Amino acid sequence: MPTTHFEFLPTLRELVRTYQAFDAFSGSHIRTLGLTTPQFDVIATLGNTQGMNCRDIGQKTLMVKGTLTGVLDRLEQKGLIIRISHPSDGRSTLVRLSPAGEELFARVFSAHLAHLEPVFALLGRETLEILRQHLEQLRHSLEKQSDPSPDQEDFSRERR
Amino acid sequence: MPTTHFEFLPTLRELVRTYQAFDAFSGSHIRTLGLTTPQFDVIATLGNTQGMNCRDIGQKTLMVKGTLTGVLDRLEQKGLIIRISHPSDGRSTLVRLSPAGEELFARVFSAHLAHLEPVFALLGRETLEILRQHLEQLRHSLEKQSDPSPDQEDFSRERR
DNA sequence: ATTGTATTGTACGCGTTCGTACTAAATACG
DNA sequence: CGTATTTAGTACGAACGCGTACAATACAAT
Repeated sequence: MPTTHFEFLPTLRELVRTYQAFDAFSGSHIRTLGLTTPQFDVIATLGNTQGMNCRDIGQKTLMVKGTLTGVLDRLEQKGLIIRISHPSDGRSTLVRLSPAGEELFARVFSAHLAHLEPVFALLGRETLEILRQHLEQLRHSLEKQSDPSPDQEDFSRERR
Repeated sequence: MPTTHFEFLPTLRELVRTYQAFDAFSGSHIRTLGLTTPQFDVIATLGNTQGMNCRDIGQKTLMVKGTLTGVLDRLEQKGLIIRISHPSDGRSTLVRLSPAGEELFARVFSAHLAHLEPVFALLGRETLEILRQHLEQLRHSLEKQSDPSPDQEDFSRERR
């Protein structure tokens, strides 16, 4: 037996550290705007739309539905979103930004992207593209060997 | 103004998705062993050592000390670790594996790495190294533009 | 020695995250 | 039509994760 040396560990560790560094960097800026990261993600997803149901929001924000319920509760409590019962499907709830939510989106969304932009600009367009491809390769390798989720969130045949 | 098009967004999104895919893959395996991911990280960190204080554990596992207290509480309750008052520093607590913790570590640690290994092996050694370098580059760019944390967790002059 | 400051760990609150179980509505199927 | 399965969303408990505040100890500087 060739005693594998687990040479992937530095890369794995770097993936975790980089993700956390991004989360801290992005999150601390978002917090100054009075939101949490998941709350911002929902606002950003609903911006410039006529609203969507929880399933679609979860797909976009990578949140499971159980998590989403709580996040939407707090956003509703802040008056930033509205929940309407779906006209044609009695199971669905249509979620959309309230006027206050629209105002917040307009004020905050591009400001946050502008805050992130210089960090990524340092890498250069080509490096970013190579990085994206390698990450995608790793993700596909992970998904290939995963048992499919019991309930939802099967992104293997996702379209976008 | 050249209207930046935020070309980094696909890479950013891929970073988040890949991290989550890894977390799901790794976490579901760890859960079958009766542990959570942070609990496994602590066990793995303490394995083959004579114990260390919370500060060092937090540094290794990338956990904030407030989080670590709760994780250690649950590991102590399971009888997997022991907290001893530090002999030379009255502020510190020395944390080490109990015999049951040692036994669990021996049984579980390499098994989990073996579970991860084939996923990363698909990428090949060179790709993994390039990926690690690009992630590190991004992380450094993020840390350069971060305000240093008020309390702890300043890894900018970290030694290991 | 006293004063001030930094470090270590805990306590606490809020928000998130996940798994599981549950209700209600829609759809498939016989 | 009537039943079975699927789908959408919620409810709930346990465990993070982070910021803040705090008590206890160590250390530095005069």
